[in-house]
Amino acid sequence: MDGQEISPRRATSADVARLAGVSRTTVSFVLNDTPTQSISAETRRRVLAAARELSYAPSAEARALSRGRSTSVLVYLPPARSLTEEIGRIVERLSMLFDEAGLSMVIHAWTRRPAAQVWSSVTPAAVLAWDLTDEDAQLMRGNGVRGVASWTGTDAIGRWVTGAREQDSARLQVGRLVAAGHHRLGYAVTGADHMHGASQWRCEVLRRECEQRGLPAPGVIRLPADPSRAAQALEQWRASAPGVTGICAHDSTAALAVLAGMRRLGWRAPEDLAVVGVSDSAAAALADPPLTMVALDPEVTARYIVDVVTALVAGSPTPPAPSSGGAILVDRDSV
Amino acid sequence: MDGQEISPRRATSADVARLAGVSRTTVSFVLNDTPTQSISAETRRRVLAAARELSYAPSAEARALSRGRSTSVLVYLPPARSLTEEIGRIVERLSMLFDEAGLSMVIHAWTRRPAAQVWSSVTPAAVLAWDLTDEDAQLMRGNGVRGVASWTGTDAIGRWVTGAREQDSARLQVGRLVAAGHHRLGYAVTGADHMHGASQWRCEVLRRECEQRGLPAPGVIRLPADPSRAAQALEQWRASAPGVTGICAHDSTAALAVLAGMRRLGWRAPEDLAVVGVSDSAAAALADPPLTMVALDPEVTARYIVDVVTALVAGSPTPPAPSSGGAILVDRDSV
DNA sequence: CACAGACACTAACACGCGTTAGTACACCCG
DNA sequence: CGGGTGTACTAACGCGTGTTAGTGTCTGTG
Repeated sequence: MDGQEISPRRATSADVARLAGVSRTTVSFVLNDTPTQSISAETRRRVLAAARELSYAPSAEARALSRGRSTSVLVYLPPARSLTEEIGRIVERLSMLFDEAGLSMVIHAWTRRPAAQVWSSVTPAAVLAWDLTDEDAQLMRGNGVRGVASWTGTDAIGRWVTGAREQDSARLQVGRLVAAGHHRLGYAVTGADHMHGASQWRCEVLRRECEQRGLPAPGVIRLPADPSRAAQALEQWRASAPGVTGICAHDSTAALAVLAGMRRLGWRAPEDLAVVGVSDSAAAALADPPLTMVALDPEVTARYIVDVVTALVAGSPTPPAPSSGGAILVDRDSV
Repeated sequence: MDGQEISPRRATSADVARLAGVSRTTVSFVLNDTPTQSISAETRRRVLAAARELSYAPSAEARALSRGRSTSVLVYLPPARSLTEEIGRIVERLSMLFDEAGLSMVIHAWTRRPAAQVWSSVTPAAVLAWDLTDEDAQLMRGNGVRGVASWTGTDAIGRWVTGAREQDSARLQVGRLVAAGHHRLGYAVTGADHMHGASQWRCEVLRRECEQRGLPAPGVIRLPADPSRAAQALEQWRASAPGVTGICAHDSTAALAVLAGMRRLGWRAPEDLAVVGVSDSAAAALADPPLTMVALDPEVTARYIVDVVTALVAGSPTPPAPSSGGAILVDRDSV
């Protein structure tokens, strides 16, 4: 299949019209079911037959051009470190929901600098980013991008994600640990994410949750994703924060790092230190001990994001945020 | 930032022309550096200034329409189960490389049925899929899609992936196990992937690799991604295939499942059973014991894919496949 | 029989761009 | 002064759609 034969240029609506013996306008009316126009049954049949015969599909570009607005949504992929299994599932769900909404999802890796370059060469109807400065957002809006939203921003989606969604996770994490008798908590993150975007928010929300329950603010433990170095970091931290018995891990990897470090030190979970992570994964279920995790429903998140974006594109008011963040506690053995 | 003000419709090349006091044609010549046309320094300056002033960006749709070919590449996401950390990195790299090649990557989840629907509503220049039947491929080509390639197909990319790339992994996996004194091997997969696409190929390539070294063909172990059920499967399999001491795991999750099952049975790695996985991940490094893995370089893969696709789109002959699959053995403690 | 109105269809424009053919002007050579 | 050669620019077309305004025919009504 290497020598792909030169494809006869794809069929256009004019080809369909010619084959069906009608005008191009009629073809358009039939295929779009234009309600203001009536078409005889016979003509409709002929047009549909011709379209099928030529396996005609309208050109997305021409359609976008004609209707005046693009149908593509540019989604900036979060930085590699944050590309978790959960995000993968959200992305997958997004692609299907956007498709149902008649939008196509263009994905691009987030590169700090030439961001403007990308969104301007794709001319999307909306942009969904992980992290976005207000200047960037303003610039995009000024250039015809109707919907601009970000995960950690101050727009509708950002507020919900960093609000209800994070709050749900924090409540479940802290609640589970407290129920097991842990009153001094810590917050674990891996790598360079420390104090960046999502991590920053999570930490803040956890602090508030603890405060509300009359617990001391959780200290931050930054762990390398390597067993022996994780052990080292864990030991150092233990010395500086005695009495902490429960850990809220930022994600699956952070939870695994805590477990790996503990193993090296001869500590046992949950006896010596209890762990609850966020964003469930296959690896978490297979850990030793199997990790108790807060699972975030990709469906709820994807649904809300698509609803907001389509509303922005259509110019209608943004829908109310779901009251729940779609978080569920998956109880296993690490607490 | 909710009340997004109505954006003044985005600037067109006509706006730039008006502001610069020249014709639209001249604007196009300046901005595209058309080599057949000479432009006075003064005019060029004025046009560039006007473009900058209006922060003009050409419409991707109009450009594609005018130049006759689309610039979007439709990438079908592999089914959720195969969405590994490694694939994530490849996707990330793809987006950057395609961008450099002037193509934009549209991502869509692979849904068995309405596949045709998607690629026809996006009208991409090329389609890259995980798995693709020859009929689907033929249909797309007949409809103006110039490049059609798939991961497990019989096209250039497919041959390389299922050839050199899989072969490299198999050689490293088997080689490492043999070096440690293991001569009877098994192949572990999780979930429903059993005997589908990539897994099927991997198994076949492993069989050939073993044959070449005079070893018996590896038996297949299918594991659930759950510790106790994995243990059960492992025990049953052990009874039916005694003497096997080395396991080639399909991916990170399969390797973790083997480890989890062994732990439940009180077996130790690598003493009772040695494990080598493919597609390294953070979780593999944090496992107990840390997993020896074959890491596949996303750069090599992404680079070749982009080279092939751009060649197909341009109509030039496809470049030769890289001799190496970009696989490296990451030695840890599970062998 | 004339006229209104529904019906079925089409001509023609707009969308924003790339590009070909062509125009106006200045210059040099015979 | 006529004709050629550049140089710097523009008018106009085509890409494939969606859509508005219009045209012709058939039917029913006063």
